[in-house]
Amino acid sequence: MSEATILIVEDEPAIMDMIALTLDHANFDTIAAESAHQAHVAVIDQKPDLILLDWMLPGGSGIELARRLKRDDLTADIPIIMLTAKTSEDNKVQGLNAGVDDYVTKPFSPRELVARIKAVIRRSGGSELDKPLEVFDLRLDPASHQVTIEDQSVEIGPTEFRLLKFFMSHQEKVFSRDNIQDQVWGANVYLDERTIDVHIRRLRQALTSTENSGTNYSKLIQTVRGVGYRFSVKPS
Amino acid sequence: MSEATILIVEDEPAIMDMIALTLDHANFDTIAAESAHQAHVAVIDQKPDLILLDWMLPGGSGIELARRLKRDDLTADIPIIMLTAKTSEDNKVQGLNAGVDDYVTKPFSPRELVARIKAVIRRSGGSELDKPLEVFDLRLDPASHQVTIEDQSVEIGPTEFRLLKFFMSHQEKVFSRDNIQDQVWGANVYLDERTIDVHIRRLRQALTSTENSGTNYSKLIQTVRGVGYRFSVKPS
DNA sequence: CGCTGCCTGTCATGATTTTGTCATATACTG
DNA sequence: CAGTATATGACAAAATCATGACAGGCAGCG
Repeated sequence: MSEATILIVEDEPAIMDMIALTLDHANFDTIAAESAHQAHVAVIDQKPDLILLDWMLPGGSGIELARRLKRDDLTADIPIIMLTAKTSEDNKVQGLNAGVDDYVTKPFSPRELVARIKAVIRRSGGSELDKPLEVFDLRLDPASHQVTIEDQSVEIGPTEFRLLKFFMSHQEKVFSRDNIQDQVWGANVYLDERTIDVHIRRLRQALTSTENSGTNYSKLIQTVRGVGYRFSVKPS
Repeated sequence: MSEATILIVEDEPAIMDMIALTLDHANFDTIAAESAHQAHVAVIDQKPDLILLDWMLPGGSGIELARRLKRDDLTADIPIIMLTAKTSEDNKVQGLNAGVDDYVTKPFSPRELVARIKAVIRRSGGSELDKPLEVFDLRLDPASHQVTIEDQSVEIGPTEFRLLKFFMSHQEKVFSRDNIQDQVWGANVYLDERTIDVHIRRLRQALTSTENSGTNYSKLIQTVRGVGYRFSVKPS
């Protein structure tokens, strides 16, 4: 299995090829994008684990893209490594403000690139993504792939697990069914809209099932009429 | 309300009909164009939200049109989906270079087409206009799609939500009923004028309903006799 | 292989909410 | 006080959602 999927955003074909080859050799999957726009599409479509972003994109939109991605909840936790020709401190400051995770200055050795990528992935992926999510006594642990309420294990299917995980890591925000579909099932999967409803129901059912004392956790999943669903701690 | 307006550029009547029917069924408005020229006119005239463009147009290529639209600032951010018979990678590369947003290769299922359209629209519309709006202790948060008064959630229907959002982002200004209709319901929707009154009432009711201390937020929505309504912080 | 049980996506149906319109009451203007 | 303009309550149609049932896919197992 590949280590991870890396999106490379680079307009210069020669450099692109070089990087792609390097990463390929290091057992990463790569996606290529030549412009900020293409990159944005690829991010949403394929959810790379990391983005290698050239600072100097035509139209100067590299930093713009980074900022946009970091501002959006759905893409904020994808680490970004900037490729830059300049060593100027100015750039670094600007970049860090945009939420970039690391820098590689050209020219760089393949070895350095791979090392930095691994480091960033270790840093972000290792700690963040597998951290257990908790809301009151509801607990979802990605590592053990288990959901518990008051330490009582909850029966839950794979899809409902992913759904709950998505909700718990994006609380207090509405999502349209289309959105949920993209995030939980993946893009280019075509589902009937009502199917989402059914899975919501199954999830609610699972959260209710445990004969727990008092609190009904299914209330955390609120339906927003005409829009979609929301996971919220506040009572509606 | 329709999801969005789609311009279909396709010279084959049979395919055109099929697509139009499909989109119609999915609650999109459609505009038809049989040639690149017609299409260009339609784009400027009616500002569609998305363009479905056939690769193979008689006498002039669809790709030419795509390139032209993407080059012009005024039309550059209208997403384009190409319809193509070939699966060849060549085309995709050429298309992406022209700034096309996605591809659908014939033959395609109606469901796939709709899904891709929605995906593209979602992607492009993702600009951050989602900052919460606040007036005193009245708060409207587009992200969570919630209205609160003193942190107490307010029961409010979808239309009243849109109405309030409109008012809160256009304070201290009178709007005629026609204006409000265009902004909240969308143009080319016919409503009885009195219907606006009813929704205003419902909104006021919602803002009053919470048994809150003192301030009555329904007073923010003021009637301007003979003209329309105004959202104003200043007491009238 | 064939059987069994679980997971999934889809459908049909009934419940609930939302919405546009009317008819009537009330408020404002000159 | 007459003449409009707006507010309000009621209502039926339409939109949207929850739910139960069901069939195909798939893995595990005898």
